Amino acid sequence: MAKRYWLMKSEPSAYSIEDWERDGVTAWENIRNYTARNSLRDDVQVGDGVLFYHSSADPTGVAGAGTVARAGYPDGSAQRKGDDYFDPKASADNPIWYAVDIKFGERFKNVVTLDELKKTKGLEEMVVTTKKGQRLSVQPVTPGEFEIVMRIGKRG
DNA sequence: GCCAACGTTGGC
DNA sequence: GCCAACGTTGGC
Repeated sequence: MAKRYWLMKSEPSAYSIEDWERDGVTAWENIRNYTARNSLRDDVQVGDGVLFYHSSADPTGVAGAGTVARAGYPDGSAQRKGDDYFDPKASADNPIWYAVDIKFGERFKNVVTLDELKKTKGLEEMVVTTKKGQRLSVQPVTPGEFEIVMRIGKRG
């Protein structure tokens, strides 16, 4: 399978790029959306590129990047009674929800803001800049889009 | 299976 | 806090 690229969103008040930098590898869990779940379960593979996006932040945008360290596995939080993300329908036989592990790569000196993404040529079709699908917490990114965002991020 | 009501996300 | 854009739920 060719390497793919993803954009994963987090509210920095819940989990920020600083947290990721400190943790190195973190479990990307608590995703409770079927479209995103399907990506995590079926498509995200070890070595894939990850753009880390801060939502509901100031500024909002891509804060850094990394790679997938572990492909989809059952999200334990769905099966833990009392967990905020507990789902009574989830079980060992039928986990329903999936997680992946992601490995920190770099933190951009300056966040590549959503505003900048929208203005950048070549990113017109990037999911996060379009109305359709913009809310998805795990989004596919094309190799070209990934490269452009990385270039802007490295430029600082 | 349709569709209205309701809930959530997230930019602004 | 508002609201657009969905996703989910549940009555029928």
